[in-house]
Amino acid sequence: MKPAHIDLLKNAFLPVELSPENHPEFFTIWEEVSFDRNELITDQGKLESYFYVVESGTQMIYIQDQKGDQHVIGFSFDGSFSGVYDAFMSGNRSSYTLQTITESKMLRTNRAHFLRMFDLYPDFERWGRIVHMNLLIGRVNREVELITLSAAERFHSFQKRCPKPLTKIPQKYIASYLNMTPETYSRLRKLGV
Amino acid sequence: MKPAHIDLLKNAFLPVELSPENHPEFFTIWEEVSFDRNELITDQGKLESYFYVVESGTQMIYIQDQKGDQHVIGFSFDGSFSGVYDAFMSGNRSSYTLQTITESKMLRTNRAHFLRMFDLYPDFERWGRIVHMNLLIGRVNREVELITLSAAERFHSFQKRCPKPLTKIPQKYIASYLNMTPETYSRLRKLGV
DNA sequence: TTCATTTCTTGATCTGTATCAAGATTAGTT
DNA sequence: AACTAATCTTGATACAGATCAAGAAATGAA
Repeated sequence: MKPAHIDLLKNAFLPVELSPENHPEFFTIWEEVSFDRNELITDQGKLESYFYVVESGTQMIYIQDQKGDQHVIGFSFDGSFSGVYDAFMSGNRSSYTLQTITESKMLRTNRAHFLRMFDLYPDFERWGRIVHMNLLIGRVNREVELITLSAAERFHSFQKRCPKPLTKIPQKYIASYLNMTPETYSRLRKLGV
Repeated sequence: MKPAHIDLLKNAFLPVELSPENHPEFFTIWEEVSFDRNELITDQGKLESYFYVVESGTQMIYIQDQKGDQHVIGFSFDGSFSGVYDAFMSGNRSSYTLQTITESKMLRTNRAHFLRMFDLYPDFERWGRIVHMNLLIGRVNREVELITLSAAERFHSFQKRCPKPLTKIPQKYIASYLNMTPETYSRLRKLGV
């Protein structure tokens, strides 16, 4: 495995310290995959076989409602996890679509490998607990923003904490993530950052 | 510890099987507490010292926005967990208020005890991972409903999966949980179940 | 039971944001 | 560079659901 990949994985799994010395098998379960821009990685209704760590590029997860409208519920980019996590863990069909926005390189592993890590390394089990907890806290924060803030307030809140990779993707995806139309997003933008 | 409490805890921590034989210390860390109806358990801005398992009664967690409006983000009742979990785990001040709706009896434990369980029992660590994952999946489902469904659709979706204890609490709290006004809830109710 | 308080209902009106439409700009491809 | 398709902007209009108001019903306390 390339040193760059080892660093990527070590950073992604912080605050738990995984190392090739103490967790040799962990570093053997990953393979590198590449995707074009706008490529579907996992489609709604399909099985999710993989869990990803993003090496480069930006991706989004969205859900399609009965009217056929798409609603972006999250992004992933350099250094973050990606995948349709609930479908990956449960083996059920995915309710969401995972799609690249830009060309992407990712490391991925499959469910059998992933589950084996929980049994093999207590450190990995602890990572699982902590990362799930942090994801949960993040999701509740977002839910509270959706409920308590107006479109303008959601816009400003996002401006403050917007990660760099998202500044150069189509605005309509960010508008969707903020639960507003591209028209509304555009009007808020004109009013000033 | 009373046999009823042992059963309550064993059930609450499923699918992981905790038992007094294999996890003796786990069953010593809980104390029973009682609350009146409409009693504040944890107030916004305060520290959350406890993690709860509900023996009887119904509780809600809500957040107060800048305008002073309250937004219910969840309920707890017989057999479920309760508490302001992120503040409990982080030691930060709570963003939420936890309040009883009806008279309640609960078992509670503190952070030092709780963290010790993670170190002492690998089973407990695994429970932590799985319960966080399930909570996360539940929160994302709710978020998707808030984003993709109309008020009427959210109303009907809730009718289908409404837990019994919630059928006899003030409707205004359910309206708030569904992100609509009591007036809207009442009108939807008239249109038919 | 009676009284006081809270909760629920119903109608009238208002408003934030969606929708529709059409031109302007930007980005991707050859 | 030129062409095509995608994205963004701007204005006009529509509507779901909020807000305001006031009476009806239910609940809890004495």
